[in-house]
Amino acid sequence: MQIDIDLLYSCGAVAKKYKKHEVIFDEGEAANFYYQILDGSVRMYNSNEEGKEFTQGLFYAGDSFGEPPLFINETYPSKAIAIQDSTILKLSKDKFLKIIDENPSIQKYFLNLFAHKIHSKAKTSKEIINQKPEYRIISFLNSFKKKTEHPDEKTLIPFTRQEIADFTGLRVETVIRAFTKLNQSHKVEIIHHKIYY
Amino acid sequence: MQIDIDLLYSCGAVAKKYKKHEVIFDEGEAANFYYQILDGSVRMYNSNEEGKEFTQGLFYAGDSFGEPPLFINETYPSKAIAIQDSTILKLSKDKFLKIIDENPSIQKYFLNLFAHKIHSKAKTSKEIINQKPEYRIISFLNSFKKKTEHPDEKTLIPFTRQEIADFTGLRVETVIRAFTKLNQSHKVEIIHHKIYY
DNA sequence: CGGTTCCTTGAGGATGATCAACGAGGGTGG
DNA sequence: CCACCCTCGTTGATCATCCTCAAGGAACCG
Repeated sequence: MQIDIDLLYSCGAVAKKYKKHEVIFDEGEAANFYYQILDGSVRMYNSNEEGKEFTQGLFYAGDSFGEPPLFINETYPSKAIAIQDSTILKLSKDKFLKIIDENPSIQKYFLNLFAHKIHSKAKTSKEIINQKPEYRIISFLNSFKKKTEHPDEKTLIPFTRQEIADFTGLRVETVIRAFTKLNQSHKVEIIHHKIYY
Repeated sequence: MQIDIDLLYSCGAVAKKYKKHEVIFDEGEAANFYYQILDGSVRMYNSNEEGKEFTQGLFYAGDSFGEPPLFINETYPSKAIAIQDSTILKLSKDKFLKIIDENPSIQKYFLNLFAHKIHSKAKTSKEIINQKPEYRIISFLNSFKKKTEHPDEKTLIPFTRQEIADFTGLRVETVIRAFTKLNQSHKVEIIHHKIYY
């Protein structure tokens, strides 16, 4: 689900193309637009001085992202970049809020979307505390699995170890060592360096 | 702001008293009620096998808590207990959702509330990654300060070191040692064991 | 004053981060 | 088809730091 694309266009939304790695908005910027992905994918993340990163979320075609600050006059808490060449609809904050105001069903949709986000962020912080790298990784894998079509059977995890490190706030080497352990204890399967879970 | 108390009563809400430390709901339970605090205070937190805790949020008179799961058919990601003897209004999920449905202004209120929650949780996870205990603590102090009346002047931090440890996912001793450092570098002031920031 | 609860300190150990080096795979252009 | 490059994966050694455990001190309250 999402806001109807024709409705967005009719309100003045513009499709903008972003190159791979192009910055969509940066941490600390004021929020002036509603973004909805037509095609491609987006990563929201933070990085600190030492180059350590933490991924707040990944978004794909059909998803919107960076909405909460639009409602509360806050700056973006994270940076957003295109992971690949992407096309993204941009709608000004005012128009977006007007759409929300006039469409109860859309308002309700965002209420549910936000409830999901809160729930998943609560789970994330909970897991981060569980220092053990293996726990963090498994819970990341679980949260990913929930979005896939076949959560029961073993699926290929389409992330590099570095990406998983950024998701979990760990270092690559730590992730690798954790995976060899998880492999040994048959919690995951590793075939030709590819991870199945 | 909150849902009008008379409206809640008229929809069948019941005020229930909780003793200090009494459990309001537990992690993994189904969400069946909307809770709004008339008097007292509530802590939402997770704990792991080794007794380590992580505080997801503190709530005071006038606040509601544990709403997101009501919208999305998920269980509670954390446990909620009364910090002190408290009186809390309970309204069944169905009635709550009906109120939301029928009152656009309340729906809007929750949209804003949720946006705030997402924003603050995003900031929290971002800080947790910054391993350094001092960073974590300072950012916790900042988030606390923002809620107080006089964010400019030094105020007494009304938490024990253990509580701050639970908020930040650290151990008491680590918190204590971090505070002595923060004191030495004049980031905080400690007088008679009391923390001012 | 006796009992809690909270705070503090020190020593030792565990573990993830860091640094450095190398291996493996995939794609590209000559 | 091969040489090259670039990204990703892997491993070992060392380091820094937070946790753990243990013990005691300080503040507060009845």
